[in-house]
Order: sequence, then structure tokens, then C-alpha cells
Amino acid sequence: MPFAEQTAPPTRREQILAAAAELFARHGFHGVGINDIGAAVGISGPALYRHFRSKDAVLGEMLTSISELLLAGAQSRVRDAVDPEESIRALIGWQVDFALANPALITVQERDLGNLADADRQRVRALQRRYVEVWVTTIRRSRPEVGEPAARAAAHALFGLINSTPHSAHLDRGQMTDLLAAMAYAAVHSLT
Amino acid sequence: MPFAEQTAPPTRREQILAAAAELFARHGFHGVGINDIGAAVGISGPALYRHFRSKDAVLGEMLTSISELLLAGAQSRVRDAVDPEESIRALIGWQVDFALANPALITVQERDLGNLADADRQRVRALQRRYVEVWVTTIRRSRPEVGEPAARAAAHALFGLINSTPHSAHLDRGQMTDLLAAMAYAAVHSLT
DNA sequence: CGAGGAAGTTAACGAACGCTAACCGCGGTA
DNA sequence: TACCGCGGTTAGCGTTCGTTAACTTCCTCG
Repeated sequence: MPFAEQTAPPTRREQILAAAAELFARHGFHGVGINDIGAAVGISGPALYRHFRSKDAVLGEMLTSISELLLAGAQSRVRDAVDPEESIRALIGWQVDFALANPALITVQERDLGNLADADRQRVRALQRRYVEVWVTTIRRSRPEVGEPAARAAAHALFGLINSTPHSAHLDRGQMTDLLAAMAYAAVHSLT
Repeated sequence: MPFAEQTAPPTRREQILAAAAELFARHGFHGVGINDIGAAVGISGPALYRHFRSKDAVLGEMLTSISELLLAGAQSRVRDAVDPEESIRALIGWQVDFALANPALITVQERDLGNLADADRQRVRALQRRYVEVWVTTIRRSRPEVGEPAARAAAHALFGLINSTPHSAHLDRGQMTDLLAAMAYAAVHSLT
């Protein structure tokens, strides 16, 4: 098949990041050793330092890249929407898809943000602030009577709702997508 | 004043549990040392072992007691409700009040469950299962057309929504209570 | 008044962990 | 062919951490 898109095999860095995400999600950053991460990708211990400057750097790259990805996705979806209502639906859909596709990353992001090195934490916090801002302005565009603090609190509540994914795998993915999106959409429309 | 209800001063154990909850919430179980906990209550280091068998025991008692408290509160509120609809409102109110009153405990429970000693983890898991079950049966009583797996997923989503509290302190408590309850209630009613 | 236990202290041990050092095999290129 | 850098290994270092030991202080009760 001449034109088959052959997806490039994952580089070692990517393998390590994926394995570390899974481990961090299960045991927490401080609960996982460098040896555990190495073992999870078939190398052992300090070989990790051929690919990352430190253990903190693994977490740093993990969280910055997902924050950037989330923000970029949100911005592009809002840009493509034709009215505020569709923007909200698009944002919800984006967050739901992302959370269902990357439960480990979602878990780590909200659990181990405090374990980032200072510089990384500032970067991630800034990206997250901008992500929240996209939601807040979108919500307020569609419901101008909602105050900004309320919109911000509502956005966080929606993240909590949608990111609850890792704690429940009882439905298949399609049904879960529909259920979370419907609940989130209804919750937004409850705002006064 | 003869009949003044003098609230008993907190015992050392309680002080330690409260301080540890705050620290665990901020830095994670493994990110907090025995010395940090001691310092937070004005004693230093190993004095902790006069009150707890181990550091794990601190987390264990913390999470079992809140799980029991949550379950008992939910059961009593459902018992006092006259119809399924009111039961749901009561459960939502209970969880919202609890989350707003104990943000640190909420954070620790969903973050450090995996760091419990095996026996404690089993106990806490069992209590949490029963708590979820109260929600699931209540939801299904009020909306019989919702399947059990969907109800379970919805319950987890509602917990995520309501427990988002620690991540946003932008509203005063009364407004936050109303906002979360309204969003949760609307989300439940979106279930098919 | 004297004994004893509850609650605290500091010192020290042993294990685990992050990281570095020193060394090795191998594939590609001058 | 000789070389060199990339990615891996094991050994070991320094630190931190949970826990125990040994000792002190003080309040209470017989």
C-alpha cells in the first residue's frame, strides 16, 4: 500500500513520558522512583539521564506540553466556532475528548502541579490561566449576566466534572463522551 | 454564663490530623515529612509517635474518618427525604457543604488514596463504594430509565464537579454553595 | 512525698532515592 | 579501518526520611 501513513515509532523520550505519566498518575510524583520509570520502558535506572536532565524535568516537560496542547486546541476550536453557543459546545467537546484520551495526564496535571520546579510551575500556571481565560470569556460571551468570578468558578467546576473520567471506567467511550458533554452543557446552562 | 456550650479544645491527635491534612493537600503525602507535620503543631519530629503508630496511620485515620462521616451524612439525609427528588437535592447539598467546609480533606482523599496501607485502603474503598451506591440508587430511583453504569459515571462526574472547590476560591461561600448546587442539579437532570 | 505514666526532646540507624562517575558496545562516517 | 558519539550498564556518593532508643519534664494520684 503505497500511500500508507506510517506513524513514526515513538522515540525513547516519548516512551519515557508516557510510562512516567502512568506511574505518576497511580502513585504520585514522589511515590515513583527513577528506577521504576526506567523499568517501565525496559531500561534500568540512570539511563534516564541520557534523555532528561532530571526527574523534575520529566514532570516539567510532561505538564508544559499538555498545557500547551490544551490551550492551543481550545483557541483553535473557539476560533472556528460561529457563535458563543457553539464555542461552548466546542470547548466542552475538546476537554471531554482530551480527558477521555489522556486520563493519566489529566490526573497528573491536577495532582502534581505543586511538585514542579519553580520555573516550570510558573510556565504551566501561566498556560493554565490562559486556558481558563478562554473558557471564562466564552461563557460570558454567551451569558453576559454571569459575573466574572462566577464564570471562573463555573469553569473550574466543569473541569472537575469532565476530568472525573479517570475515576470511572464503567461506560464505553462513546457513551461516556455523550454523558459528560450533556452534563457539562446542562451545568453551563444553569448559570443565572 | 452557666449554659455556655464550651467546645472542647482540640486534642493533640486532632491538631495533628488537621495540620497533616493541610500539608498533604498542598504537597502530597510523600512530599510531607514527619518533621513538617510536627512543626505545624509546635512539636518537633518524632513526638508524633506518641499519638500515632506511624505516618501511614495518620493518613489512614484521616481518610477512614472522613469516609465514614460522608457515608453517615448521606444515609441520614436520604433517610429524612420524602421523595427521590428531594433525596437528590439533599445529597447534593450535603456534598457541597462538606467540600466547601473541608477542602483539604477532599483534596487528600482523591489524591492520596493510593498511598494508604493495604488494610486502610480496603476499608476506605469499601466505604467509598457504599457512598457511591447511595448516590447511584438515589439517582435511579428518581430516573429509572438511567442505566446503572450511567448512574455510576454520573455520580463520579458530580463528585468531580462539586469537589472542584479547592481549585477556585473566587466566590464567597454562600454564592459558591448556590452555584455548585445549581450546576450539579442541572447536570443530574440532563440524564436521559 | 514519692512513683509512674504521658508527652516531649535529641541522637542515631537503616533504607531509599536522586544523581554522578566510570566503563562498554555498537552503528555510521571520514 | 579507526574513530566517535549515542545509549546503555553497574557501582557508589550524599542526602533525606521514617522510625527507634534513651533520656527529661511534669502532672496526677495513692
